[in-house]
Amino acid sequence: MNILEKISSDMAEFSKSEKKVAEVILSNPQSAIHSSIATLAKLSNVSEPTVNRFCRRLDTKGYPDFKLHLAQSLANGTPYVNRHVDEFDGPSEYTNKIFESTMASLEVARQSIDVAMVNRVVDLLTQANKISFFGLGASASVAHDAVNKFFRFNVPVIYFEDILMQRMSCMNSTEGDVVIFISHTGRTKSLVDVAHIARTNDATVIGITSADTPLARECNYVLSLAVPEDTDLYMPMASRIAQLTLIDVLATGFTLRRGNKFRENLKRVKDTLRGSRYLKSDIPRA
Amino acid sequence: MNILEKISSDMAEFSKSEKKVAEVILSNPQSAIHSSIATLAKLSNVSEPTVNRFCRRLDTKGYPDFKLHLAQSLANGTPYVNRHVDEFDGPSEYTNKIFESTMASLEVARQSIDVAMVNRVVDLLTQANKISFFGLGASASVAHDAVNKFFRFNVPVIYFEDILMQRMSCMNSTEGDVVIFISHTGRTKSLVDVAHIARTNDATVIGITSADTPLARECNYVLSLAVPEDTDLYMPMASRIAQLTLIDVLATGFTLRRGNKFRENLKRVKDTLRGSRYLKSDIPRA
DNA sequence: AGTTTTTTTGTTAAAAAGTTACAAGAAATA
DNA sequence: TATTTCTTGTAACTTTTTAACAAAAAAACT
Repeated sequence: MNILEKISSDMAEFSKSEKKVAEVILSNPQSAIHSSIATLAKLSNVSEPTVNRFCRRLDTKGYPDFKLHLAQSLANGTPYVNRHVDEFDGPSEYTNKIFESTMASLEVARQSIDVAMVNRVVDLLTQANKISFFGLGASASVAHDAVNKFFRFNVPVIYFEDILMQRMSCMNSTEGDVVIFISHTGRTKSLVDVAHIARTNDATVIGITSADTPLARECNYVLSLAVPEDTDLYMPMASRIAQLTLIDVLATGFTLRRGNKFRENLKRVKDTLRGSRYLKSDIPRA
Repeated sequence: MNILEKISSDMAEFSKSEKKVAEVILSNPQSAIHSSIATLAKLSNVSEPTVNRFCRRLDTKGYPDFKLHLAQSLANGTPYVNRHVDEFDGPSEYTNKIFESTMASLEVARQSIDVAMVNRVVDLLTQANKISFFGLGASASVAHDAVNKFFRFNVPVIYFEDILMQRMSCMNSTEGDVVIFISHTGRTKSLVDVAHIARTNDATVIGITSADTPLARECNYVLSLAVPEDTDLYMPMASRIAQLTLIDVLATGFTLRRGNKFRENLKRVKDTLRGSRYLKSDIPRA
């Protein structure tokens, strides 16, 4: 863990004097790494050995080692810290905060992914007769995106936004079909129902959702993503970005598994699209 | 510049003994940051002052300062480097690579954003009579997502996937309407046409696209995103993630601008959704 | 409340680490 | 070869950090 975060989270365990040191460091970590133990002690109004003890409490070998850790945390800088937007933020603050917290969530998500499960799901996808993607609300656009990707692979993909159509589609599913349900909460009633239908029809049911939820329990396979909950009022919905990235991963695994000939085909699809575009050399319109 | 790179690039300027030090450090930078100047000198078969001089030559204040720089370089190491997937990657490699390169693109995108323009666009959005989001292909799902977000704000939002419907919608647009076009390439012919129609109807035309493209030229305002091009065969389409995050930013700016009363309303919408969900306390289905 | 124990903190002194000054040695130039 | 310049190491010195101990404060117990 980042040592700055550790200082914050361990604050309760510090003694009175150690807290003083912690506060001075947190208030200006950048300057701390350029101070000697003596100046830092003076700034914090404590003795030098107290600073040293403070460092040891954070599982470092001593003051110099602590500075090293601190320097590394600062090098990684802000990105990994999940800062929340507040009412008084101006455009540049909220822009940066949202980008940063999105990156932070991606990092958390990355660490939580079960690679073996990714591999298994890719397996299932390559062997599927047809693949369906279903989601509701915010997750609908994720499903939409997934279809878009897999459509290029020239495999039968199905996608409906309408819950009734989803239902009907699942009723007609059979063994060999793969149905992927996307939901951050994993608690959307109607989606859970549809998943149940798919499963009773012997389709392979895969969930991209949080672990231990009603939806997860309906699935044969679960790709769970640990993402900080979107409790924020100013909802950046980072979970959705993590889901999209996970789908990128699945799509990539898919193409890799299919091998060379398949990738040539993929390139052809891309080239076809080119015809519908203005080339860079085209004369700009007035 | 990263100090490790600097060591490599300055190698020519070092003296014989300094080169010895450089090589020892490059061969195992991680261990170097935990060594004292004495051990490093011994390892390099030079005297301690030589190591010190080596540090100064790299524009650091001395050995401890050098270690700090080194530590930071090592911390920056892998995280945000854009690594590309290749044919021989296993699941854990491609999973990590895709997440990492997505984060890297977000960082690049963040730095490229024109905050003043964000602010202006938020202004326009808050004053719009109705807001439309249009995109095609991969960008359609981004537009889809945008609608989803803005719909919750209880403002009139329009979204069509069908190009003809988009066209008709733009023909009916008037002054006071805001139309947002999303396209990474900015070169999709039919979308550029639709944008042109919107503009001739006095709608405010905003583009989320790359700078200096046909689409950008049709827009009254352009929010450009510099994202490494998705030239990859194993297309992670990072541009799309950056677009989504930018839309999060716009939505956040929107709610912030609307003030307190509006945010309460937003909370109500969220609470309403709760009724369609299984609560955590519900008994799990078999 | 008063005493004992434990924990926290500071003082002093020692050790370790890093730096400066200078001189010896090597390399380059004339 | 002599002279100059540059490189390197030795030894002394300074700074920084750590260890040991004692005083003070807080907590626990009677």
